[in-house]
Amino acid sequence: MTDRPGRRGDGSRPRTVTNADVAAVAGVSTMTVSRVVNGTGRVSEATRERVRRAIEELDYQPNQLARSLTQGRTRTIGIVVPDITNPFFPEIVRGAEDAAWAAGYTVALANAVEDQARERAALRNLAGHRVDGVIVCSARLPDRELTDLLSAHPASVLINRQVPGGPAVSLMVDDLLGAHLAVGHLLERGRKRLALLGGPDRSASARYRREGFLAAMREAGVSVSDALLTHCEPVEDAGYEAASRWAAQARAGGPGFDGIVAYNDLAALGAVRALREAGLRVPEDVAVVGCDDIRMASAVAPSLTTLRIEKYGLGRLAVETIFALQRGRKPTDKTFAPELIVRESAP
Amino acid sequence: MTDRPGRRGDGSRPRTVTNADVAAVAGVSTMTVSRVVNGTGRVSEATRERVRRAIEELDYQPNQLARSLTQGRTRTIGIVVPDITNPFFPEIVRGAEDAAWAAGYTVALANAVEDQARERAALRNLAGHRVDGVIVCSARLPDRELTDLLSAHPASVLINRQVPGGPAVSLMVDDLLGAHLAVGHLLERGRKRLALLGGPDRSASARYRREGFLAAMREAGVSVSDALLTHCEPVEDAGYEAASRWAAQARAGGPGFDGIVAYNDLAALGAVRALREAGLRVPEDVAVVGCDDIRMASAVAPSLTTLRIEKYGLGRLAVETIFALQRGRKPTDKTFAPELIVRESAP
DNA sequence: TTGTAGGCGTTATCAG
DNA sequence: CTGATAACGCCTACAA
Repeated sequence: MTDRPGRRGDGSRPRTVTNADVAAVAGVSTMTVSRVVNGTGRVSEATRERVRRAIEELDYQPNQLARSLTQGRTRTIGIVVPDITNPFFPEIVRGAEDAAWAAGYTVALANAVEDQARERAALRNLAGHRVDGVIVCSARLPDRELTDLLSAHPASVLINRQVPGGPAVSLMVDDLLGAHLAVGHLLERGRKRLALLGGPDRSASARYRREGFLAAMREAGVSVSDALLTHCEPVEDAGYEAASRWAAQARAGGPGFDGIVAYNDLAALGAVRALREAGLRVPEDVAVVGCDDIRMASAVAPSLTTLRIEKYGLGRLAVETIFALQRGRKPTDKTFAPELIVRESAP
Repeated sequence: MTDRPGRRGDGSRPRTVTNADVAAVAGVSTMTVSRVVNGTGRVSEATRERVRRAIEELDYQPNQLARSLTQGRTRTIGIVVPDITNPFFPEIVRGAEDAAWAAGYTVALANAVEDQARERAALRNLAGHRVDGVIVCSARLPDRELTDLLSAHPASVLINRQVPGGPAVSLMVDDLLGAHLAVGHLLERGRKRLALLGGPDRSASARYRREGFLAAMREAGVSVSDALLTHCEPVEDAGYEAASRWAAQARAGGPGFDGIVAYNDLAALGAVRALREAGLRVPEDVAVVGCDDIRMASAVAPSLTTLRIEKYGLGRLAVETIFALQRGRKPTDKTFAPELIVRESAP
């Protein structure tokens, strides 16, 4: 085979094959190449075949950048998560990616690392890349800023966050209901001294769940000890530390507890570990309820009673909502009911 | 304020603000805007300020597509993983993203969903987007195809896979050593009848670990029962099923076992659950060794003895290797030694 | 210090 | 059915 455009003898970056290279080899214009690649317009079977061969021979890859530039759309959807190492989010991403893939779209993932500055930068960056829409999971930015950032995007969906008057469609989990389910279950089983292992205050769902917890307790006429209300980061270690403190506190004559409602399954798992180390049995001495139903929840011992959230489905729906938005529809916000899954940690 | 380009009265997609809009408002040429945005060339303080105000007023976001098109680089690195819901990979992604972020780069994630067709499509797609480099984790495609696909990229790094003569730099984990460590530990503690819960055959590391397992057993002069060698998908359920079969087999008079070496921690956790349900105690009756040291490994009961792999560091190094490649260096392949972390499941 | 011309790779539009 | 031509938004190179 002889030299072709794109061939390089030095160690330099390969000149990428273009439209024009293919056109030259096939003996047609670039427009014809474009038509063949995109299946638009009418091209005779003969030339179509010539072009096809040229494409194959040169291993031509259309430049999506140029294509997006002229078409004004990227067929890419951005998705921002607070922390991809939190097992809650990969499931959402997976759902979104499957739906996007089916429609010929690509997903660009940005990890905000639980950091507002990076969340902001991610949103700006995605706007710079002209993604056709963004999905933001558990956004940590304040309403005002989020609204500004989102309005730079042609379509946006928020998961687990609502911004009144903002441009985004919200897909919510009913956290108040979730908290009621958890508290109700524990009280029903005779637990009375409940502790709340709440999430970080910057998380909207953490605030709702706390509110729901307090409301449910109030409605049941059960008092809550301030010493048994805490915030923690949504990670295993933080749950461990908080529960360790409670156990030590109880040993030192502080308020005892026989049930924990945790912000998420990671925190719940940490709490279980702490309790075990403190010599408390789960669920005999303390029952624990998590949230999210991550895969691990059913795999560990004791398996975790938790609130199931349809993570994969949320991801899919978020992408479908972006598509609806593109078609000019304005889907309404939706709220999903979590489902209490009773397992060993709080039977 | 009067009508500006970009203003829309209908409900149509907003015309995005361009270079030229800013130039018009600031009363300069587009070049001056470009210079201010990029901090290149000299611009008088006065005009710089005017341009800045115009940018702010219009909320101008440079179009990265156009920029990439002229500059010939995207400042984006692609990363392909077999399954983002496997907790091994988010840590790598996180490491890669942190390193990329620090250098002003963006990461584009593609999930191959353990599917060769999608891995192929992802690689092609990233090439179409002209990413400056790709990182492929645990590639499942055959050597030949992988080589072709990777050579379409200006720089590429493979994690956990080596392709002789291919264009990519490989970052390897010493799976043979890992298998030896696991087997050695179990034998040392008096376990003799070891089972191998191997990974899928399309995974290179699964093949190495299997090989290492067999070699270590041979070297120790311990025989291996074929009935105690199996493959499974790298997920919890598959580990559960395989171990259940072994337990049933043993009860029915088949070969007994007192140790399991698992392909990864997920499979190991599944095995532990199966053993427990079959009435076998871990570690008293059967010791279990996992691999990866995912976060859960230390959080569950019994905590998992496993081989630690520096996931985050691998991700970081992969990105740094891409950068080195860009600078024209040719870094050599590197191999990392896994570290045996002894915990409760195989003390 | 600032501006003009040209091109990056592709597609829309309009002629032939 | 096919091809010229003009964008898309930005930047490199060269002038002024």
